[in-house]
Amino acid sequence: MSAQADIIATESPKRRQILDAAGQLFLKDGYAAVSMDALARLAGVSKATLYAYFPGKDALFGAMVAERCAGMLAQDRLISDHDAPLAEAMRRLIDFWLRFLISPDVVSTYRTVLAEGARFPDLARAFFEAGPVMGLGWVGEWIAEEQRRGRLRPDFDPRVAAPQFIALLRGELYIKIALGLVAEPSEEAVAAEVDAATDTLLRAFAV
Amino acid sequence: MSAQADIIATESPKRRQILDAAGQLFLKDGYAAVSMDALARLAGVSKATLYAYFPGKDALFGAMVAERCAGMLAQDRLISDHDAPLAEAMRRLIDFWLRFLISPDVVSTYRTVLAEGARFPDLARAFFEAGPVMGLGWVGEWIAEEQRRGRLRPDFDPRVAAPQFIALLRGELYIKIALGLVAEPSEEAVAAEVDAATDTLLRAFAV
DNA sequence: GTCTATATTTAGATAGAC
DNA sequence: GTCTATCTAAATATAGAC
Repeated sequence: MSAQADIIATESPKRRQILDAAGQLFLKDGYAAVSMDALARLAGVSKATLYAYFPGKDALFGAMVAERCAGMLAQDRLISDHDAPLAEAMRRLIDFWLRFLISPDVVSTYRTVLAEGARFPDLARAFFEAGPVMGLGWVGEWIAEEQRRGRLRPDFDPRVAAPQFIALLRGELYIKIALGLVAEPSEEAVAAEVDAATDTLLRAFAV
Repeated sequence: MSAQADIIATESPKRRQILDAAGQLFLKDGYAAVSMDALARLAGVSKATLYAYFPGKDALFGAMVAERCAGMLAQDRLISDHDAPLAEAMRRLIDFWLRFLISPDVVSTYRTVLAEGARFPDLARAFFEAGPVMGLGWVGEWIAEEQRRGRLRPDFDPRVAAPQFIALLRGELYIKIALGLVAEPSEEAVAAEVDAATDTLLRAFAV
């Protein structure tokens, strides 16, 4: 991971352009469907320059995804809101995570890693650690804190409940968005999903 | 859909071989990474024969996925078990759906459709109708029946709860499998996931 | 209907000038 | 470091013999 960080830290304008182009194209069309020509064109550099920065297509794809993973790790704007009433605090937590999960960048990254995970196992692992594991840890901490405050039932393991919190968000709306059937969901649809999930979680986990 | 059914119904040995090969390769490697040469080789036919049955790669891919969708529709071994005690009946329902969702074929199909959904929108729509919509309908009926029997709370809409039932199964285990980090989960892991989901659902929805 | 052999395009990757 | 021009391999698709 430190090696990846080093790679990411090594910045230069051309490198930035290339990685941005890679993000746009790979996340939209998938790995195999994107040509190095198209990447060079969108990045505004020649193919030779592209190969000067990255040994090949694999490495460029890997660097792009690694950067997205690091970006997720940096998303530490953790909802650690415990002052509002439980229902409201939980609603905010759910709202934050649903909007995060359905944001175009996150959906695209998830879709791409899922599609190429079999051929890039290291990448799938890195994504898993930087995304789900990290997010579930945060939610688990939030739950544990609420248990300590006596607002959530004490008789369950936060590490079991956290995945359920997040999983509940992957309902019909999420699948539609992931499949590309819905480009941008209406505010009402998102709010309805948040409300439904919050209600169910409160009934299942509140004291 | 009737047109698709006709296409699928038109059977012949070579056609079967080709579709089987397409299933194996496309679901494993994705659309773009599979060559018509590889397909012809695995199917045991020449490339010309392949093009005699399908106008091109797109059509072959579409036919393969359409067939999988039809297969999901045929999976009507619906759990309509309401005689056992509620906890046990629900456990069986959850168990059936989790094992279905993490079965290799279903995971591969989901992954592939997700990856290519942007470039094959009709396909994504067909998958959505044949898979999620159909499954959620069945679960919704099960819930409604339990409400009528007075074993589940009457104060929620089955169409809202059904996606939550299924969503709860998409926890950490599911993501690991989808990403290819776990090939075959242990029986204990599956059972633990089923138990956890059942407990939560009972607390949230049982009277 | 099915095959072998091939046409044509495009992919990833590089050589050499500046 | 960066570009233009090019190499080589592999892709989709097809022609023509049987």
